[in-house]
Amino acid sequence: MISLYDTVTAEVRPLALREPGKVSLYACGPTVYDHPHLGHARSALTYDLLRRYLEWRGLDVRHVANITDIDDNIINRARDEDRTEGEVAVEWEAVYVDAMARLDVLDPHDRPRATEWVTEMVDFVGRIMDAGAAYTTPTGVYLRVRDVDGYGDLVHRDLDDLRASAGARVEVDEAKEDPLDFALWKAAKPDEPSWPSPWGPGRPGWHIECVAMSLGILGDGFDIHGGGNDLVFPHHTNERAEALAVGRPFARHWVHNAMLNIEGTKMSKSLGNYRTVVEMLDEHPLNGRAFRLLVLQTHYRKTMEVNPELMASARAAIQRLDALARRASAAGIAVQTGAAAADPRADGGAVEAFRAAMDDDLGTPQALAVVFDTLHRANTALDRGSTDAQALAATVFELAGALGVAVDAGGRGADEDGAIEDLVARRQAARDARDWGTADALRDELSALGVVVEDTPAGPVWHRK
RNA sequence: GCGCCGGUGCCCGAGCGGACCAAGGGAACGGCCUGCAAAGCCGUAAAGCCGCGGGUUCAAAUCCCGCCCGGCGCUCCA
Repeated sequence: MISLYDTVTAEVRPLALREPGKVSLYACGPTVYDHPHLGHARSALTYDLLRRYLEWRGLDVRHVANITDIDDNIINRARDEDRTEGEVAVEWEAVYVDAMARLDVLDPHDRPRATEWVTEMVDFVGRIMDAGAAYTTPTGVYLRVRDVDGYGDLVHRDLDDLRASAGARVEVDEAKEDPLDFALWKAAKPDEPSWPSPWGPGRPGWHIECVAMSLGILGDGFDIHGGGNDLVFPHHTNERAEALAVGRPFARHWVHNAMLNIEGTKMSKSLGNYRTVVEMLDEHPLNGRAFRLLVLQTHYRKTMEVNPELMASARAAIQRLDALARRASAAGIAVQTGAAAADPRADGGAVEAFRAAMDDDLGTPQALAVVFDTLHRANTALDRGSTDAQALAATVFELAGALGVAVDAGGRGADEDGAIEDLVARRQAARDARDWGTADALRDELSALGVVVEDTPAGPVWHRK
């Protein structure tokens, strides 16, 4: 049985699916107007992991991740660069999608764009108006928060409490009936993109796109809604209120991942202390996998720290995985990662421990401990020439694959590989002739090319540093 | 101010009432293996006891109370 922490009930509880065997997952995607940073990557990785694990457990998952391609930030950026909002959004969406691919984040089944759902949003706002839970002002259409029962359930605060701190950071709009009321539809301002509506031209308000798209694609009472915990209020709280205002059951389960800190404080656009995903990825070929490992090493609900030292240690761990893959394949054991179906050769005890850890609110740190523990056992078995080696190594690859961590048995195929193979062969010939001087010189040559040679009982194997 | 989440070894990070397991990763040190390496294996480094002070209990890193410190949220930030 799979359990997950639910923000509404504030406890880890069994995942109660709308339909047995099927999971509908809506994860909040980015607003595309700039480079995605490491925090976006953590978030995407969290839901990619959830999706992969549910699938590994045999569930049929429908994963939706939106792209918000119209909002203040995009408008501002377009204005600054003297081009259209659409151009800005298209550019940054492409950067985002590409960066996620490099992180081995699986493409969601649907990646809806807000601007393609405006009709549905207008329709939704209309229904909220019909229900009497919204009103218009000169600046737009507002949801009357006190008409929504349990408005603050996600943040665990009641209306008075929320009101007391409303305006703590931003001044309130006098035209609203209540400071907590929020915009469903924003009346058009000059020079801003707008769409027609019964309340005049304007654009979508508080993430009404997420409601329209999640309910539109996944249907009422879909299973899981996820996002960064900075979205709990007001973003998700308002989204939820929009659905509740018209009596439509919303997400059954709310999952929120914690933030990512750099030097102890939240990495964010506004603080300017962020590092972009592309930058991190370009720094080292192993970084994509290393960052995923780093994310997995911290539980998703705990703030994680990132710095160069931690990236280096994660890379070292990835290299241990790859080293096992090289040893295994040199020993004639097939390396298959990311196998969807359980590998029949896998070690039962380890798989069971892994599953128990993951079933309990995605216990990736412990799950990873199982993987590395098994890796150690596999190496020992390999040293002893034990027949257990095959099962243990297969288990490591299978479980790493379930977490989306790719394992690389070595570099073959590229153009210059022929030359490398040649050097490796010449070195081996020199070794056979006990000409250590020549052998070492050749090894230095390879090293200069960024290639490491390892001598195994089955002959030399090499890989890139 | 209000709400939420944390404070565990050199670093990261599990554990959330009971077994000598305070996991796992990284770093360090010694040894084995190796022509030498790399990879791997074996072992070690006193975690003076898990932020501080009380309490509950036969038993607490794990529960309760207070305090200190850090992080996040309180209108458009994953």
